[in-house]
Amino acid sequence: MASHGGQTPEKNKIGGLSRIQEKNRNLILDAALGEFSKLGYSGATVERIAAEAGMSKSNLLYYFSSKGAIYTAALAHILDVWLAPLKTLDPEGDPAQELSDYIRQKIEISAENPQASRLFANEVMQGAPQILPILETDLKRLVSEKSKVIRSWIAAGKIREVDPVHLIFTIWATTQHYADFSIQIKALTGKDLSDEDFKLETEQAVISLILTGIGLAVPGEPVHPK
Amino acid sequence: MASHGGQTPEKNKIGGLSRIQEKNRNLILDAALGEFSKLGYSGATVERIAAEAGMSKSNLLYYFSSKGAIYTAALAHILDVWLAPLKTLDPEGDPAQELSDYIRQKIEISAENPQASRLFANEVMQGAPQILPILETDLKRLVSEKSKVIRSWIAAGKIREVDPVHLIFTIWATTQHYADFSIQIKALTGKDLSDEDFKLETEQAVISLILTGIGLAVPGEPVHPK
DNA sequence: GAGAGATTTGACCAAATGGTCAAGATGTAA
DNA sequence: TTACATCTTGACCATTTGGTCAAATCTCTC
Repeated sequence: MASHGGQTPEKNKIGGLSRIQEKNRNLILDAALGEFSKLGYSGATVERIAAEAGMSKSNLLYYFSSKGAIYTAALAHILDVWLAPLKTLDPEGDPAQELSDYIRQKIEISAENPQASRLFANEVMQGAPQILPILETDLKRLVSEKSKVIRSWIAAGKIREVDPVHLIFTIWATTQHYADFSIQIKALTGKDLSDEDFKLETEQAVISLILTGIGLAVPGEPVHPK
Repeated sequence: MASHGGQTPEKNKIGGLSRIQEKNRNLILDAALGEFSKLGYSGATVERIAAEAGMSKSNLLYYFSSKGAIYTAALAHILDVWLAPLKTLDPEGDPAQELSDYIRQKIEISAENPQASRLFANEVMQGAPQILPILETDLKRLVSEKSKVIRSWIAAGKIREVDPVHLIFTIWATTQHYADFSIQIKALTGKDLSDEDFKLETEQAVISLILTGIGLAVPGEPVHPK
């Protein structure tokens, strides 16, 4: 079926791809992430993505059959990274620690991959034409599962009685906001998550607000301000 | 300069516009809001906007000189509505009441104008090419002012010591999230803000989390769950 | 109801863009 | 080195799309 660079196949391969294919696919996906996140699906052009990836448009279309295929691949490429942190919420752990870690992770990842964040946001805002099935199955299952964890903490009297799903939404909303709206953040504060100090300050503020919101004391903060 | 429907001007006018102009401009702006919010700036086409507004493309371009002009106008059209609620935060009022009202208002407006919410989000995510100046001046001033209000509540010992700006960001993030990511919300919960019950539940959840987060008791909820 | 300006539209155009194709360049197993 | 598959590209094409224009059609004032 697919041999490479000579007669007999079975060499120079990484998961069925030649070195050249591996390299170029990655170049393309990186470039695509940048362009799609900057301008949205329609705003991005195949030519610019190709240029950004350092190759001709024709060559890019040799690796991906269409613009849509690039988009789908770029989205799939980031999706795991994007949804993974929630999986680490450990029912056995200390709620304050677990949730702090989760929020910190989300902010950290948002800060490192603002483009991925925007690509994801864009996709969802347009009705998630590509990933709706994933949201309805994998993500839904994951959220169900983690809601149960949170509910167990409530039942154990470890945190205040809150709706787990809304809690998760709030965490997502807040962390995404700092990445997706970074221009607005910067216009208003002069800084954004790329500033290390501001990132830490943001983590602290969000963690403090949410932990307090669910009835937990925040380490290093007075319990009663009054 | 601009007279209409006859020789002498000075009649049939609303703010310098004839009835027909007034009507058509509104039709166009409504249609534009729908299209731009659905597909982003590049994804929307002048022809579809015109069709949606019930007129020919040529006629639309008689009212707005270019696609960009429509976009700018649509954005300006929603901006006031979008940023207005914050203005109502009253320093004299009760913090719990003021913030509850603000959050409720934001969610209400998001539920009623999800398109406007997405248009705004889209614009900001792409770097706010049109409205950055407004963010840097008007919005910045407004946020400064309201931060002062929040700080005065802190100084008076009425709420916990939190960073006012991060508090505002959190409220924006959360309320916008439910509108902009409604597809995801629906995929995970089966409902969205267009469902009246879910909207009330969301308002309650967000208000509860945030008020508690800043050290306020929420009306109708036990103070100590343990 | 006549005249003048306002409104509306279809025909048309140039640029941008996604995608095809055949030909040439390159890499690799033998 | 050779033979063959892979890789790369420029030329090319059809479609879409933002925008122009001149010719109608309408509306309003007098």
